[in-house]
Amino acid sequence: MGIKVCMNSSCGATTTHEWKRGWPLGSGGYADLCFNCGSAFENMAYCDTFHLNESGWRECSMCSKRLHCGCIASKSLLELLDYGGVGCTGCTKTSQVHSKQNNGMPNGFGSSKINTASDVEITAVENRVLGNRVDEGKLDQLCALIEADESNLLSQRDGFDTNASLEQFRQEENMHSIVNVGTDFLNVTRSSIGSTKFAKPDIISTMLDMRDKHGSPSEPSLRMALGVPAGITSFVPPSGAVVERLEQGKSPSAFQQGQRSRPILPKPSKLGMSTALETNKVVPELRIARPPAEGRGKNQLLPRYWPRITDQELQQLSGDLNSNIVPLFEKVLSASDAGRIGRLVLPKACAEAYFPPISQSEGVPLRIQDVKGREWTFQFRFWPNNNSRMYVLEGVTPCIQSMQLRAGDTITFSRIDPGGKLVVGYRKATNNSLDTQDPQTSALPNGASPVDNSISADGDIGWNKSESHEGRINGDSLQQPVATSEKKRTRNIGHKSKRLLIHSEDALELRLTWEEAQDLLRPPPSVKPSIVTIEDHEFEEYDEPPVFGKRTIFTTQPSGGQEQWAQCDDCLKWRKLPIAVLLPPKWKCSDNVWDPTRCTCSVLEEMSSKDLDNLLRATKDFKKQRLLESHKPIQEYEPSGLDALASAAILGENVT
DNA sequence: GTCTCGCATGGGA
DNA sequence: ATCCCATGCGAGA
Repeated sequence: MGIKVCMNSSCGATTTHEWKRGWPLGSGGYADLCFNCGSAFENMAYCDTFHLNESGWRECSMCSKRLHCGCIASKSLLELLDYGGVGCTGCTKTSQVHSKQNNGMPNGFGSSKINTASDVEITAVENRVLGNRVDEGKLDQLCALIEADESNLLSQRDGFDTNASLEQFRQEENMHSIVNVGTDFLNVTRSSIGSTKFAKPDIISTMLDMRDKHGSPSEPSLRMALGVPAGITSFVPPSGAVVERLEQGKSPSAFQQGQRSRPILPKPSKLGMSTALETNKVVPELRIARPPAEGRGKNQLLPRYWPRITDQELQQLSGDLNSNIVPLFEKVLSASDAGRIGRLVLPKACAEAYFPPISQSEGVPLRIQDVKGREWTFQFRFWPNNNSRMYVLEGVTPCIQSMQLRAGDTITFSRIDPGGKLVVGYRKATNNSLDTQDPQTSALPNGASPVDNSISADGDIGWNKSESHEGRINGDSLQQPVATSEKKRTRNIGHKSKRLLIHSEDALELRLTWEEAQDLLRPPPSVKPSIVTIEDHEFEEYDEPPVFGKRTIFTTQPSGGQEQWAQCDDCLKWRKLPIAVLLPPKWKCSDNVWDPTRCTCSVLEEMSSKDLDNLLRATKDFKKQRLLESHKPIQEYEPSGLDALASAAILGENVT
């Protein structure tokens, strides 16, 4: 071992009077830290001290403590929550205890039967969220996440087929087979691989140790895609990994937490929360995008090509081949790739990093062999394209057809150890949004309607996936249709028309955005609503369209007077506003014309941090209470009345 | 007319 | 602005 260097990149000290042990390294052992850095780490203040200016800070969904996500130094201090967002270990442990006590089902997903459509709504929600009894731990998470629960619409909830979604969870949707790629350039890739922790055999071995006990060799289970033991409601991904959708997710910002807005548009009863739950329930199924093994090229591979093989799949592959598998990259097959032309466009960076170097456009043949002994030959070549190259694998049609792959499925490239062979595998999409867009190919073998959307186990929101099980597994019914309809497909799904499509995932994204937007809607100023009653719910009806406004919190003083609080976008301090004020989406202290003494960010908050915490917590508690009472009909559109109830209880006691 | 090959195009990252 | 890449498309077989 050479000279010790403090592994705090901003320190780098080589001498210290006492070396301290830091975070566990992916490669084994622990980080070496000098005394100062190690002390900060011991005191759980490492990221607070050294990473303040780095990105990745979020707040615990329960206690709002700041957490540095995606940083190995803080890895042990946080956990990703089942319903999105993050929690500090203290809070998540508490919630896990509750979960285990109150709910035998991991993740709170019950398995009770759903008999009728009407049962679906309630039973599914109860099973997933509340369990048979109230699960406060879950509720803590939920309350932190479902900030806009009032803004969900019944019609939105109806967009999900709950029954199908539940069923979806029970199915093993992904198949993963493997094809060996015979290569004569292994030394190149092998010699260049290994400098990243994910490529190291010991890490692979570690992953292998995490065998999924529930998965059979022939049916790799992806249900708990990250190898999370049953009963554990949260997980921590391998360090350095990128959790898909974590950042894309709609987990609430610090600002969102504890805030409510006054609803305007008709909103559903408590059942409406199922929308948020539906969207959040994909979390336990996340695939981890692993930074691939370092290739020859210097180009950074785009994360979209990072292998997202799950630990279980990795274990499965490794077990099948009695080898370690090092994922390199993967690609979702386009219509062109899967078309009968038989050309698979390779990501340039990937081709240059992991495939043999070629100088001639004709390229080189690559022999391929799969675990069943079938051998394929691909021509790895490139086309001049502008001043660059476009790499393709030619002659992939037989292989793709034999694997029954279609556009939307994923082809993966890995390396197999020992031996260093390159490996091609695949992962079938459980849904095929391309197909659903194409009437020619959307006729399902079982006649199921493609509009029956559901959530696949790999976390994708998609459409009816029955085809992937019945249409594809049946080779007889597949081969012919693929061969005969391929041209139609490639013709019909032009990339121009494809751009017009809203993929199901995009639709979800859009809907979430819309829900968020709803929470920002405010009544049009200077317009008085007329009250209409529909099915015992009172609605405010406005002649003018709503306007966007900033989220605020409404409180009620012990005296009965109402107040409104808003947070400065710059300094994040909360300022008191008159109750009737409507703020624009962006608002700063300098805009606080109602309180000249607090119109700059430098002025302290009027509320103590303790009171503020209480207020925010009260809002969350109130939301939790609302969830508990979700079976009770609630008048939805009594502006701010509920907020006042929520905050008044706390403010009445703690804030004077 | 159909298929294959190779390059061109252009939207999007 | 540059590059990537999905797909179009024309020439030739």
